[in-house]
Amino acid sequence: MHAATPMGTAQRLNRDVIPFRRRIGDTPAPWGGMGGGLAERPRRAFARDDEIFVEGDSAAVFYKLVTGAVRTYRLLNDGRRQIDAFHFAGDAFGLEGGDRHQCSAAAICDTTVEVWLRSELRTPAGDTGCSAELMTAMMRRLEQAQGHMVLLGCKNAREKVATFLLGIAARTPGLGNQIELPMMRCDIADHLGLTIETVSRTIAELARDGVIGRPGRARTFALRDLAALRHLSC
Amino acid sequence: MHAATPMGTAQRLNRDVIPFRRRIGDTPAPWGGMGGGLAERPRRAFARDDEIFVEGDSAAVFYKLVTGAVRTYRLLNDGRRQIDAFHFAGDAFGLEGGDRHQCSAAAICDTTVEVWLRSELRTPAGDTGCSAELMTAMMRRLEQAQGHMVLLGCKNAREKVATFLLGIAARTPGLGNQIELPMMRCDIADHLGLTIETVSRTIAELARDGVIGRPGRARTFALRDLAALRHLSC
DNA sequence: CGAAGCGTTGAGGTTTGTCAAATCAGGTGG
DNA sequence: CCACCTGATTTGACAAACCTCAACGCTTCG
Repeated sequence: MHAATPMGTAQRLNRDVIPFRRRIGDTPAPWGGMGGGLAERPRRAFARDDEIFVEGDSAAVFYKLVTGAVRTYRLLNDGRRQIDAFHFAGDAFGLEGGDRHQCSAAAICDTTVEVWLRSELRTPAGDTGCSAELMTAMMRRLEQAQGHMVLLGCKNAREKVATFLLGIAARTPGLGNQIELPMMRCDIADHLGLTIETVSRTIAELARDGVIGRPGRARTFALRDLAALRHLSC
Repeated sequence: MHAATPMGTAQRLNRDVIPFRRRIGDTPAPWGGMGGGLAERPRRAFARDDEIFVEGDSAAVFYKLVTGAVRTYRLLNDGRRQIDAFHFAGDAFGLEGGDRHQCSAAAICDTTVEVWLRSELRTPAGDTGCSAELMTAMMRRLEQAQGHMVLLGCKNAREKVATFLLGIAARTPGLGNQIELPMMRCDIADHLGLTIETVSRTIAELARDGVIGRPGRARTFALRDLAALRHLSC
């Protein structure tokens, strides 16, 4: 990206823009007559690249990821995209303070989510406050957002990628120090404010330096030198 | 910034690092025996570059800006800085979900703040929830943070500066389309993920193109071509 | 007046982006 | 099972944006 010096120049994107919004279900169907049981939640399944919600949609429900992975992102008019976060099993996403979603969400791979009603989180004592869970979720997002602003504003490509890999390692299972990324290079690029080529080259560079290992597959990494990675991630 | 290819290289910063943390008052004194009057709040004054709080400080109180301007920011170990937001008269800042500040705050110029106790915002009904005010404040910050991530990750220098100027114009009084910035170039640079030189050059470029005017002082701008600015800011 | 701090400008270098092509992996059909 | 096709990833050559270093001008203040 970053090409528009004269005022209306096309920007190169890290991905092809999908011509139409692909939606699986517009509003999740209310699950008839369930007796408020806390254990059993309705679930929905999404295929890769399915949109779960888009900016401006009602935020009456939110989601808890059961299996798979999700990206949440915002778009500029010309298609440039900033992925603000990736979500993995156990993470809640789409929980908003207001009644509309501030960003869009899409499945990165085949994904199952649990559907929650935001109204269930409301504190029963009057309508003036909000639940502790909602507050905690907002806090976590804000903290994450602040960290990501530091990454985007201060770090170079090597530091960005190192930070990213450590972040993923901390949040996904993986055997030993091995991690398996569900997302493509263009998702990583749009998350880190880089291009796919720079992501690819930086990964190659880290591997060349022995900081990470690459056992075959493009999306599998072994974090070889954790100290170096931590140092890079500041 | 962006120089460290070998693993431990110095980074050039947009400012001199202040040798010691300058603090005016460590913990604001509890204002003795005030009868919970809502109209009269205790105030504190800060001089330029005074730190109001730092990352990790107790967040038992927060602030409402009366006059002046404040920056909130996070630092990396080597001194690189990301200013996540500027605050102006009327803005609340330092309001955290948790009990510790996630970032630091400093006065940009002579500044007066109103001191609020966060506990006053607690919803009376039990301790499980939180007040609507707190929630609203968190939401606003999150929304702002998301917008800023788009700026940092997707926009080029020209777009960043245009977005910045429009944002300031929308949030400060200013006569007509004229704005008066309280902050130095290095604050702007650390907010936009640029260097001071690039900020300076980009401003000069916008002025050369007639998009903005510069009536004398370095921190005064006339927003001449709002359409162009809006277009640039996407 | 001299010093210091802020802002601007210029020259040149580095990082990252762009474009293009090659390679690789996975899926499909024969 | 293999050939083929498609999409993802990697790599190379080159260009552009932005950064770095350095010098200079302006303003303020002692």
